[in-house]
Amino acid sequence: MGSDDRLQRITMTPAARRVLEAAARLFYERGIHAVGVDLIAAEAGVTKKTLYDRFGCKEQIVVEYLADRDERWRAFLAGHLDAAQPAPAARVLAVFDASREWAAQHSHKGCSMVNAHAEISDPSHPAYPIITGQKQWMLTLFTDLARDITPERAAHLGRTLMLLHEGALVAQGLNIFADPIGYAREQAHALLAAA
Amino acid sequence: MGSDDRLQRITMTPAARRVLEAAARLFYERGIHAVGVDLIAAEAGVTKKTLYDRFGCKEQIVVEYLADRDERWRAFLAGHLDAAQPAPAARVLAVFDASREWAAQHSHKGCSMVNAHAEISDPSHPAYPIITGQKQWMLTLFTDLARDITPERAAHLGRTLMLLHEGALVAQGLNIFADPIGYAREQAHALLAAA
DNA sequence: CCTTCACTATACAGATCGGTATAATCCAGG
DNA sequence: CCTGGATTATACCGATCTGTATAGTGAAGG
Repeated sequence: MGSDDRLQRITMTPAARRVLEAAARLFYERGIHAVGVDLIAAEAGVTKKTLYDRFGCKEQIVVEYLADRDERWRAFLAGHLDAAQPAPAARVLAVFDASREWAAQHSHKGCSMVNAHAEISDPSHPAYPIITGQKQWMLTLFTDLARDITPERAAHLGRTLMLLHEGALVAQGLNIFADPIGYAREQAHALLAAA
Repeated sequence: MGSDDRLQRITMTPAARRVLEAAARLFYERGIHAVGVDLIAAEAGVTKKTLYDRFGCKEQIVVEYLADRDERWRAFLAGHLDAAQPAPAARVLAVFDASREWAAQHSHKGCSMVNAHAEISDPSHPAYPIITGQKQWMLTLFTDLARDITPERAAHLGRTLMLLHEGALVAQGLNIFADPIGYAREQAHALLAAA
């Protein structure tokens, strides 16, 4: 599960964990290019020497940041899906519920993958597959869930759910209107009831 | 029309136009913080002296970039709305058609406002109201169009259209599946037919 | 005891960042 | 003709960027 493990895998010492924690917060809050390694090291209470001993280069911190976030989100979502009612429609709604709770906890500025994509243009960047991988995975998830509802229109329903979900994340980040994810959930509910 | 005019208004000499053109391309393609003024000046075929004589500071270039893009998009959309059939549903679909054409022409990497928002966290940044202003304006537009279809549910329908539209822009930028804006258009069509 | 490893502290290198200074050139309008 | 604004060319400033070098501390484990 999770994204490609060959990308991550560095020695996660206590200091490295603090670095990743600080970097994640700063990258998400201020943007990747706007945050320097000196600031990350200072916020983590770690010297630059240690930072570079663990991560090698800034790019690797970015990769770890996104890979870790991806991993955490999938685990978080899996927990919600496991706890959901077995009915297919309920499982779809559980995805929106998970997103809503996740956003309230860690991401008031929209999707970290979408935001990172705005700064990482080069498809050969090692973090690129993490970003697109998560979105592909989400589309597959929605499509798989849709297959249990209207098998003959699973691809279509999956895509519609994906659009609603992504739109809600953007709307949440830009504060377009109140509780967009909750609203998207209701739209998904209506959509599933009609199908 | 357009966004707040007090924000823009610099002397648009030929060199300034070239600077703005180069900056727009580079900012959108590589991100705002990743692009330096030296590169912008070089790509525009202009000295840094000229660049600073026109714009004063980099932040102002960013503001002009977003304000100009916002203005162009609204004009582009207005053209499509004027050319559309007067039927309310047709006008909604014209918005999606405009977005689809716009994306094919200038924005294969998603919405420039959403991308800029990923890099500009500070709400006191002079470019901030341009970003949120365009999104608010789009929501109002969708809601106004929805009012001509189902007046009693205009707010709801407007929000749903907004989510579909934003989701499609993200999906288009991240290449989640083929022609997401065209797909969103069809979903909007089905939604309007049901209402 | 002694090696190993994570870590601190500090200083520095080379490049690039945003922004400025000085001086010269080109050209249109009065 | 001459002035003034737009522009070029070039050199520079201090700050910050990613990344490295050197030297030393503290603790766990064989």
